[in-house]
Amino acid sequence: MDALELARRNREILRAIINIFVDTGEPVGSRTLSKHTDIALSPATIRNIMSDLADAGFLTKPHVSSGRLPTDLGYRIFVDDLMDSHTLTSEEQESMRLGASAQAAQIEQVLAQATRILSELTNTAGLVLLPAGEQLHFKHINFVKMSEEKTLAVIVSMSGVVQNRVIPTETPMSQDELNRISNMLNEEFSGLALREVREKIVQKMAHAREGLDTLYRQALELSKEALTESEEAQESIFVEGASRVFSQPDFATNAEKLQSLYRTFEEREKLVRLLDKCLGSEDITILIGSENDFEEMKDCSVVAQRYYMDDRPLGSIGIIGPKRMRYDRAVSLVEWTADSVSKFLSSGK
Amino acid sequence: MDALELARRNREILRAIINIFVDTGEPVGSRTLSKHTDIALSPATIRNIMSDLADAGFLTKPHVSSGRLPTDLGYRIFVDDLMDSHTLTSEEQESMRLGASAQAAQIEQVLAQATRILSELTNTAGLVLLPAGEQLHFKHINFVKMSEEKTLAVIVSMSGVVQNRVIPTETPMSQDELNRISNMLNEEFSGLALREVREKIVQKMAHAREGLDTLYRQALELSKEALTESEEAQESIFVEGASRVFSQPDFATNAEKLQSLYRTFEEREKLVRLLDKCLGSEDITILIGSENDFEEMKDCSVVAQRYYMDDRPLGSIGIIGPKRMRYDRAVSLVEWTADSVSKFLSSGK
DNA sequence: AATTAGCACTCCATACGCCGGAGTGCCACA
DNA sequence: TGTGGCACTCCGGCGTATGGAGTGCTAATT
Repeated sequence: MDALELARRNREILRAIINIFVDTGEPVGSRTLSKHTDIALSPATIRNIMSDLADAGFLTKPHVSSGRLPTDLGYRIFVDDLMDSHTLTSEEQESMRLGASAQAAQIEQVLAQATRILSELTNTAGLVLLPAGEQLHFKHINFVKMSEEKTLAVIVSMSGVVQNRVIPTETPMSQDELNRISNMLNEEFSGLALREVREKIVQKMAHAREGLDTLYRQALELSKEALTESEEAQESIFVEGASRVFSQPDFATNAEKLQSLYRTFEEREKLVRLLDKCLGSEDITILIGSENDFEEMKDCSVVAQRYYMDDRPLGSIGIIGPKRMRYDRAVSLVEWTADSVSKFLSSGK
Repeated sequence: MDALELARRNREILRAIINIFVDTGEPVGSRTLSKHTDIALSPATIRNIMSDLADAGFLTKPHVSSGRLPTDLGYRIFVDDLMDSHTLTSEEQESMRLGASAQAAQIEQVLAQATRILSELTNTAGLVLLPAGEQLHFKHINFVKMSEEKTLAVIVSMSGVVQNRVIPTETPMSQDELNRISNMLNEEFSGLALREVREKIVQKMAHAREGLDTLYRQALELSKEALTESEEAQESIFVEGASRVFSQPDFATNAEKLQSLYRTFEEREKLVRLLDKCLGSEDITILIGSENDFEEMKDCSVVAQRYYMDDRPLGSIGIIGPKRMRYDRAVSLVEWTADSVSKFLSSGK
């Protein structure tokens, strides 16, 4: 038998083992494999092959006399080379019909809804990273006088995201003056990226130290403050259905691991970092087990994808589930969701 | 021995049992009680008294030959009559110093911070119900034209809460018109409760069907839409440190109960209802075990208290923890927190 | 040379029985 | 009315036995 055929057979067996393991959660033995698949080989032969696959680092066993299960590397090979692409049923596609009820929904609500549906369909935790600082484009700013020392700035971006922050003010201004400042800024900066707006403001302040309208100077000062990224504001992420992960049999038994998993989901900071990583790539991102750098999530996998508004990437949407998951379905559903969201947000609709 | 003395002694024993049980989590036996307390009675006598207390419904035992632990009713008596009031250490008081760093913080941030600290100090889940519809007073409204069919309304309340919603518009208006509408409304309704504003608008629309400035009519129409409570917007609650509850030994063992508890914390809707109930009472509210009406939370207790801005109740803040908790500390800390928040929000600062 | 049957061995999971400890309830006695 | 004594119950930990699933290796077979 030639080497090519041999390789094909080995891959077939690896694929079968992973499929069965994902299905049952039990380590797969050679007998099971020869019975429940159409591989026409005796258990003994299969054992030899499994041994080879284990040597190559694709399989392990929990203890010496038990069946095999995939390593992270095994899953990786599977996802990259062995996996059939899953086609969604029309009901699945249908259920992702976004914002049909509330046509004039806000972007956050649309994203939250998409994430909730994604979580339901995959039975994992759904996540979405909201557009933050760098992705946002200036639409409208508005200042409200809260007291002599406090001014509230409300910034609306083109995508419909509303941010607000309080600015301490040393020279008090009337609401009327604030309104005029708002108007000024709105005319001048409409459509620019927030970062650009900030840069322009700093530029102007440096250039013309003197000889400027006082009001204009104050406008610049205020808006610089308003546009300065506050560090905490970064944590713009929604999580839906985290309990679905906790109730997976892979975790529900191990109280130890559960604990740290809750905390991770509660802090959210690491989740942000994971989704942030996915923002960097155009393709769908799959992180299997220890491929994400967080020890407490080494039994979880992440599948996430960017979403767009008019070809501009805004954020990413995806899932976190147990490592033992239906990757084919997950990939299809995440792609479909990101697609649906992007279409909804883009001008076509 | 007279009946009074007898009653006193029984109460003393009930108190001791609860204190020990809260401490150890183990059912308390008669020997433990006669040894580790200054009650000068033999175990046999104590057994008789315990039996009486059990008959009265204050104690139970998990199985026939085990020590006793308090029922919900037992805890209730304890909280109402037997509990010493706990005095906070000065460090505890100190740690609730709010917004020291960011003087110009937003109300949400202050509440979130207070809740986080409360959660840390009590080692339970901290909750805060944010000011919603009925509690809010009109400060400022602003309309932003998002597209021909969509207008974004941003409403700022006196307390600094910012709400925004998207309104579908049939007759398109320019941003300039929208600005004029904003100005109109801001002058006319400043300081009124949102509910009052809504009522006045409806009134005006009914009164003067004809003969009004078109712009003014549109203003009324828009703002009516903007002020109409959207049902989902109710879910204004922050939860901090829910994982602390899950890791309590009372739950960590029982995977069954944990599941439904996660889900409850994730849905939040029931938590809102609990805190909402606390809004109705001026005093601190304590709900022990099944006293809250949710089956899945029958092993949890709620301690919550209203907070105020200038003597006007805005929302409530509190904790959810295991039924077996230090109620004296919880009460003191929740009261102290609600107080601190109220002081911070009120004009005195 | 590749495949297969057979066999010894390993390890897990479950069940079973045993036993000590903690605690109760009750009775008789002070 | 309070207390000591005693029989009884139940939990939980521990060691042992046992069957089942699965492996690895060797020798036989194709």
